[in-house]
Amino acid sequence: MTYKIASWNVNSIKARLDHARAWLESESPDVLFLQELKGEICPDISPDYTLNFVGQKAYNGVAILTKGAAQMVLDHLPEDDLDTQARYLEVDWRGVRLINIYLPNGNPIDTDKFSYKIKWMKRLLNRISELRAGAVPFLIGGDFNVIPDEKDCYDPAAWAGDALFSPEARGLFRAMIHQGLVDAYRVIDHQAGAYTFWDYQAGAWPRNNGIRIDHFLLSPLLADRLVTVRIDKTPRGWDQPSDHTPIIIEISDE
DNA sequence: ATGGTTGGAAGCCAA
Repeated sequence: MTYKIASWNVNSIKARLDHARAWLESESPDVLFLQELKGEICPDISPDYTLNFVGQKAYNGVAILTKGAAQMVLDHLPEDDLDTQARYLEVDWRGVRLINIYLPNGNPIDTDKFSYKIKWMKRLLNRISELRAGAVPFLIGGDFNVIPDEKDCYDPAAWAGDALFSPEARGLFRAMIHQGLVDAYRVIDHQAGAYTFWDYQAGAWPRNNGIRIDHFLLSPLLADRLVTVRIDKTPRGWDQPSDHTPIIIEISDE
């Protein structure tokens, strides 16, 4: 038996409610992470799932849908009590710590948005360090807003100077790997040209001008249990789609 | 292509 765990930035759950429901119906994952809810409340998406979420007006917002109960652990990233952006959710589910993130975009690079991104990533690293010191297997999934490598974007030169491809953000992503976490997609599939996001503008989708910024990072115990990983490009081709598409992993249930 | 598109808000901002 395996657990199927998916992540999808829906760019407004209100605008994408039908898509979310249709995709849940067809894929029936055990867990679904959603990002960019863009509202204070999250509508009831499916009676088959337990819903945990943290939201705010207009921006951000993350949800974790689970088959069966999940226990809320944290609804914000520790260290900054003044940070009110809804970007982090941590729950326990069937012996696994599930962490859903919507990591700050950070553009433009010469503003406080970028420094906020970098500080947020350092706080996440500290949280990873705490979790690594513990015994609970954990995974971090979501929209990282980081292009890890040149092969994760269609044209590296076009992304030079962008916060998603900045040396600082890529370095901090590597620091997570150095803490022992495994980029699930790179374990199974080493091909270039596999993306999770295509801009709405300039025909990025039909030209496949995408980037891989939605990830699952697995703690060592979970990395050993990884069975498959794939990106489902189908929903990006639907009418009035999100600019992101789901990434799905399967892990053995022990 | 110093453009282009989308969503939520409110008469622009974030992505």
